[in-house]
Amino acid sequence: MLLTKHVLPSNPRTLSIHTHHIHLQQPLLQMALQAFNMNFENYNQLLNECINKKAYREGQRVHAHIIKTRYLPSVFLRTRFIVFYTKCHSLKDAHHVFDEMTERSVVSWTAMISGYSQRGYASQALNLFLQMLRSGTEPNEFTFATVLTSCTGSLGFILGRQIHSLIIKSNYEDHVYVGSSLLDMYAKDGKIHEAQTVFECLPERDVVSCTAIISGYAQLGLDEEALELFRRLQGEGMQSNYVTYTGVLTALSGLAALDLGKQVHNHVLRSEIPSFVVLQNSLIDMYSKCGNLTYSRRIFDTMCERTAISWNAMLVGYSKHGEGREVLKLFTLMREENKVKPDSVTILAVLSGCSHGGLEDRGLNIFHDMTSGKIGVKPEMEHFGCVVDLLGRSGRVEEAFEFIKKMPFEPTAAIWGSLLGACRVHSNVDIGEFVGHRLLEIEPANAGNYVILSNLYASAGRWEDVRSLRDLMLRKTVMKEPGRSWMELDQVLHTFHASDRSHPRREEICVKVKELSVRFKEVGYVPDLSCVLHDVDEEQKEKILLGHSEKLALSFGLIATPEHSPIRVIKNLRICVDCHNFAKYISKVYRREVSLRDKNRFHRIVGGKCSCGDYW
DNA sequence: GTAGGGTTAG
Repeated sequence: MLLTKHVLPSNPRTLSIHTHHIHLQQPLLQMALQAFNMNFENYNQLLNECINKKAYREGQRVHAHIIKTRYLPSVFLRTRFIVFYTKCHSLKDAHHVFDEMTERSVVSWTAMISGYSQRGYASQALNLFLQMLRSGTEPNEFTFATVLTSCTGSLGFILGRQIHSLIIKSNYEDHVYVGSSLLDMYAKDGKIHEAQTVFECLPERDVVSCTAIISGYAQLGLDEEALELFRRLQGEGMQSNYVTYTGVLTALSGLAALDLGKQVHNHVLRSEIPSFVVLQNSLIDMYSKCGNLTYSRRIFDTMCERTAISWNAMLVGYSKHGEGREVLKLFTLMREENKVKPDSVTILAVLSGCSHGGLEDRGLNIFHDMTSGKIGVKPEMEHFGCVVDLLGRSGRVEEAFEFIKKMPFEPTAAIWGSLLGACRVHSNVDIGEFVGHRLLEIEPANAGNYVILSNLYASAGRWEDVRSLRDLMLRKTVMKEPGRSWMELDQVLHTFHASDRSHPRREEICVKVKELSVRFKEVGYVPDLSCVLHDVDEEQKEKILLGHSEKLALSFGLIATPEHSPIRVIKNLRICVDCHNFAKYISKVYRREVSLRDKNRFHRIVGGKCSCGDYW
């Protein structure tokens, strides 16, 4: 009783001072509700406490009290309940309150739309928005900023464009919250020019709008543009926060710009940016994609809190570097720690880690555990793809083919592509031919498929088929994403395209590539002409091969870096067989460690041997 | 009272 006297005020007006005691102790809350003649102010104060502390049960009691006492809550109070239930992740309760409202304000609509969009229910959010328009309620800047975050997917983007014109009509286009939401939507739809235009037209900019446009470029893989924009905006006085750096790190990961990445890391450490998990995850990924797993692991080990993404980023790192044993060790640790549950990406990383690391049986066992429900993640298409990879790598090409036929999904191009790769490595022309042509039907415009099938025919001496394949490719007017390789030297990126003659040291590089070719031929290098599908004579083919961007970058590395130091090269596509071979000769003849990152993985080549075991 | 940007995989 003493405590009750102390906590419960005698005058309802002073309730607010004591609410933090009350809501923590339910019996006292109950007493408070009974003791007072509750009015709007009291209810609102209690509810505010419940919203701030996300106190679901306590809020429910307040709600129940309102119903019991037949108190008639205002639109304002009902809207606060929508917000409260949304914060407590109970959309059902929120929607119930919303449904029971006979009168709704723009705020009630917006709060409900926001609830759905925050929980990822995009279509429900959009539906509600349309209902709102039909009801004659005018959206405000809050509504627009919210609803645009739910404009994803093909249908969402179409609606998003229409909402854009509505925004112009209602004069909200100058609003910085609406603007950042809008430009983000365009960027996510791949319409970076529209995003840029929205950004340029904003009368004022802040951290969020700047971050949105930088991240927009980075997420589309326009890494150099993202970096350039970041530098420009920084020069114009933009403030950065941890989200900005996350976006910049995404761009640097793509570019494998280790020195620049370290610079950002140092800056983050020096400034007083708290160590947010998201930023640390980005750092793990950046170091791993820049080839430095030791740094990634150091960050991972010192994190106070880890999410599934932290584990996944680290696992993917080991996987891409072919460190299968580390993948399994870390996965075991994750399961032993039992703080974070593995998700579908985790298993994807583990399976592809086993594949890249040559641990086929271990990978197949894990897939088996997955299908028998021991892991708690249901197998998806990508996991099936990993199994095809695992079987193919261990030479069980027929088994992989049978596995595909029995899959519960229609095989995707990626799955056939994986099997085609296996057929090339294990010279299985029969299955390879079937798979190759199946793949050309699904993906007639992917030049990579023609090249691998050509490699396969060439290995079997079927030159006539190589020729007809080339003709087929010409007829289909295959557009190939231009191959590009680059390397970082003293914080500057040197980029090369095929047969590129734009580099300031092009003469030297050209001479070097030819010199290397001659020298390597003396010790056994034979150019793999089946990597070239142009209709030219053999001499020309060899010339084209020597012009491949990886060879230019590797040769530049030999010239521009000190003797015996490692050469780091990045390629935007998968490396071709001939260039892979060429890199092996560089590592052997010049005693250089070559680290080559292609679209799929890292190739660490030492003394003529590659960590990929010639399977990629 | 309601609002915008972020990390792994493909």
